[in-house]
Formats: sequence, C-alpha cells, structure tokens
Amino acid sequence: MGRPPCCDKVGIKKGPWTPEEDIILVSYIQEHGPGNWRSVPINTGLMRCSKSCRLRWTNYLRPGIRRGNFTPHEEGIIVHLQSLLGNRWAAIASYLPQRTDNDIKNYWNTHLKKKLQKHQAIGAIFAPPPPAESSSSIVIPTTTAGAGHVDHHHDMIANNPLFSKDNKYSHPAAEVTQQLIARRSPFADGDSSSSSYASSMDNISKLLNGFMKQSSPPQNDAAADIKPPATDIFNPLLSSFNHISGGTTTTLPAFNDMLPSPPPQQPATLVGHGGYDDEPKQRHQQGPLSPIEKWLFEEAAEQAVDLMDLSDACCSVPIMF
DNA sequence: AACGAGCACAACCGCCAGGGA
DNA sequence: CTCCCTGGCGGTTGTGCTCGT
Repeated sequence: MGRPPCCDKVGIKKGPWTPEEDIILVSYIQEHGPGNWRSVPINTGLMRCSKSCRLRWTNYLRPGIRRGNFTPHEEGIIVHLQSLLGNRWAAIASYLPQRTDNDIKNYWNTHLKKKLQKHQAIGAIFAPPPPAESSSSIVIPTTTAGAGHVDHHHDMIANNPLFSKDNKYSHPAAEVTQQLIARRSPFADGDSSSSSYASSMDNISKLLNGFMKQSSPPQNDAAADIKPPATDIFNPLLSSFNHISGGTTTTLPAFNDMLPSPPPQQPATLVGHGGYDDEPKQRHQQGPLSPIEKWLFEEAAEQAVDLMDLSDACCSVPIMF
C-alpha cells in the first residue's frame, strides 16, 4: 500500500523516555484515557510519534504491569504456551496479565530460547529426540491442538527440560490457573531488579504519586465515565495489594478490577488494562485460540485441588470461569 | 585498571488487519 | 465497495550494563 510512516519523522524524538515525558503522557492518558494515539503527541506537545506513545504506555506505564524477574512458574507458562501458539506473544501475554508481550518476547529471546536449546542439546545426548516435528527450537504440537491434544501435551511436558528440571513446577495448566488465582498487584513481589529509569516502576510510581495528587479532576465526560480515580491507578497500587498479601478475602479495589482477565472469561469487547478498552484487537485475536483455551482451563480445573496447596497466599481470590 | 565480549532490555520498524468515511 | 487511517503485533536494533580477561 505504501502507506506513510505513522508520524512525521522530522523533529520526532527517539530513544529512552524521560521521567518528564512519562509524566506528561500519563497525565494525558489519565485525563483522556488511552486511545486516539495520534492526538497524544499533538495535544501533549511530546516530541514522540503516536506509536511510541502507545508503546510506552502499553509496555511500561499502564497499571497492572509487573516487572522484574520471571518466576519459574511464569517461565513454564511461557514455554508451554510458546510451544502451543508459537511466537504469538500477545496471545501468550494474555495469559500472563501482568507481563507485556514485549517483556515476554524479550525474555524468550534472551533467556528461554537459549535455556531450551541448552537443555535440548543435553537431552539429545542422553535421550532419544522427541518424535514431534518442530518449527522452532522446541517441540511444537501444532497439528495436535484440539482433539487428542492432551496426551501430546503431557508427553511434551514430560520431555520438556524446563518442566523436569525443577520439581517446583508441576503442571503448566495448573500454573495458568495459579496465575488466574494470583491476579494481584504487579508490585507485589517488589522485585524490580533493574536500576535504570525506564524499568523502574518505583520511580514512575513515585512520580505519578506526587503528580496525580495535583491533577485536576477530569474535564472530559466520556473519559470520566471510564476513568477510575487517579490514586487508584497510579499510587503503586499502593494499598491495593495489601489485602492480598494479608491473605484476606476483601473484594479487590479499583486497581485489581483494572487488571485484564485471561481470555476465556472475557468477551471481545471487554475493558482492557487500566479499565480502558485499549486492547480490543488483541482480544479479538484470541478467538482462534478457544480450543487451546478450553483445554488449558479444563486441565486447570483438574488441578484446582493441587493449586489450593500451592497458592496458599492467593487461594482466597475466587477463580472466575 | 582497562578493554572487549556478551547480555539484557527498551525502543523502533515494518507489516497487517479492522473499522470508519 | 474502496480507500485510508489507526492501532496492534512480531521481528529487529540500539544502547547501557556486567562480567571476564
């Protein structure tokens, strides 16, 4: 089609975002909600292209993002889903609501792929190769999704070095369920390991915490309809996680409601991250996955009893199927 | 202490699909 | 119905950091 670039490249700033830019972007979104990204740099004066604004928000600034080290459980989910779905990072990310597709993609490319290759190399020496053909570095039962898939799944898990390496990881579907159960604040672990600004949600949260308290109330009625109070969004989820860590069964406050739910329980028009409908397309693309989703959650249900033991801190949160 | 290699991750780029005019 | 705009996705690159020599 030869369509022009998303924005005029002249005068467009590139590179890492500064705290000031983040504040401007967040305050604008806070007021108007995400979407209409083309107007964001125009209205805010940010010398960024609309796509850059959207990415910055989606990957780093929006509420509900958990940063820091991936847990072995998350690794297992990613490996498993990647084997099922291929490099459909957005779809995989939908099962890990606290992680962004970019994060998962990066983690896969920098950690898991090598890890699997390494283990496969070792496995090739000590064990016969897996029978399934693969379009990637790991076994992908691409032709078996759906009927009769579960057996392949179990075989795959049994042969998967990541799952056999660590006894703590019991079952991928169970882990999916655990993720559903453990829907909680992205800052729960406090394991933000990076010291750089861009990856420091603490920094951003501090900025926002101070900034948002000074923000004026929403002027836009439409935005006001969908926008939760500023403190609910940006105060590091501030108190939102306390009740989780405290093991109570209190209904989650606004922030938790803003966390996206996993695909199987979500209509196509659901409200996405941050309470805004900012992921309609992503949800729409979940459609073809329904057999996989069904299988995942059927198996997850079978593992529910085990999960009660595994997720003691989170078991009070109801699973919404 | 200095340098280079490798790693990790934020950000960018190009393509594609959906929806509205 | 067609065209075009916008947003989303996956692949890739750039840059800063860490570690080993």
